[in-house]
Amino acid sequence: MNDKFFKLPLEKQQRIINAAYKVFSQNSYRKAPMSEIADEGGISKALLFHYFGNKKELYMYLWSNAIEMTRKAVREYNTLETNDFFEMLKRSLLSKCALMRDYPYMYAFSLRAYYETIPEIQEVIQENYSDVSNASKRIVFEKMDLSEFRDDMNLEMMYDEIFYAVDGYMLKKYRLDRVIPDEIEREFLDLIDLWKKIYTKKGV
Amino acid sequence: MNDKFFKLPLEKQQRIINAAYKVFSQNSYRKAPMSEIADEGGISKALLFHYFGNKKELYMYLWSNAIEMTRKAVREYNTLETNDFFEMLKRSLLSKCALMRDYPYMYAFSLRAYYETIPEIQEVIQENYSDVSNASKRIVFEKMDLSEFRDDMNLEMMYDEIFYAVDGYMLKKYRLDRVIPDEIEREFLDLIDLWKKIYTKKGV
DNA sequence: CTCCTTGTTGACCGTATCGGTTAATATTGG
DNA sequence: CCAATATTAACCGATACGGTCAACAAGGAG
Repeated sequence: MNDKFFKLPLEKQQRIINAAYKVFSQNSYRKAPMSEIADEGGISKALLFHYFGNKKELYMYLWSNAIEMTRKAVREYNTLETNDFFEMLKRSLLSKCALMRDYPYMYAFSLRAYYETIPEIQEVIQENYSDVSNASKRIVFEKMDLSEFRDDMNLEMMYDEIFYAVDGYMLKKYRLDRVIPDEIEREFLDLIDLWKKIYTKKGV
Repeated sequence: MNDKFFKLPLEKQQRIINAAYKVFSQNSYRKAPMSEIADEGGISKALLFHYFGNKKELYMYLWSNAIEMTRKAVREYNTLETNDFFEMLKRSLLSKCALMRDYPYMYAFSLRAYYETIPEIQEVIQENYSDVSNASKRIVFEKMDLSEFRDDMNLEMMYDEIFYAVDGYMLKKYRLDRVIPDEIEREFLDLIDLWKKIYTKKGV
């Protein structure tokens, strides 16, 4: 990877990266064409290769950038510095939206990357998705205050159900090509209110 | 399309069709290779063309078959012959699982087909997804008995949340390549119990 | 204006893949 | 053993792909 890329105006960097996230999120690694990324990013294919060397290097950069940005966003929103489950959820989803403003297709890219099967990519993505999501589930369960929930509730099932819904919601948004962070943020907040109402004792 | 296809043993027919559903659900129409379908279906590419003429014809057959099978399953499970929302939901999901036993990738295929953007396909798929899903939502709301729900509940939001979760759940199963109807059926029933508990007055 | 550096690209290359065809080979049934 | 049918390997032309390179544009320094 060529360091000159980072000397580009930030806006141009992001335009290129987002083009790559988009194309890699809509196609499998093997079938994602570099030429399409270049076109979508508004530069020539030759220049794209000039910056990133080859396809795999570009993919690796996208992956590590996704990791780094996600970690940063989670940290900035103090996601884990509360015991209230719904507050954690809220911060987590808001951080996701913030990220979406700069990189609309990063979430879809990560989701797809986790399940990429060809060995060339799997060696880049050491972690497997189940491990990551189970790990964060465990962390949340260690932290969270259990007293606010209804007594007859299977909390692990609640957790899974909520994240199924989040994924299903995002899937719809991506499919409709309606990745509008403000709208998504608003609807996330409404969903959290709903969940708070149905899953807790007080129901407020 | 060649009628000789239907004279094949049913098992072989299904193997070929499922191979096609699988490949078309994992790739966009344009990038789904006929050769891969043939390999996955255990026949030669030439024979595949012999039966279906060309790629578009195969796709059209898959689409109309999906429509027909879905309608049949919904009918067979008397999905709309009850006023109880959760009973309707249960029948709908059970019919989905029954279908999945014969055609594991049909659901994923339909979902993808609805959002296919290239005109060659859009003319085949007249209906657009939002129309279809809104139509079935309206039908359900006309039929269902509202008295069983908590009074403080926004029912439309509940409806959306539930179907987000169903889609998110299925997405995970497909991504993990764990399309096991028995398992999915079991977990669907558990989810329905959960929803009944949290969304209704009695909560049972 | 010239010269040099830097950024950028169109055109090109070899290869792989794709949709579709065909001539030939299996297989089946009488 | 033969004829009809089922099935395929091999092929074809077109295109798409990853990657390269020589040339061009732009901008500043002298």
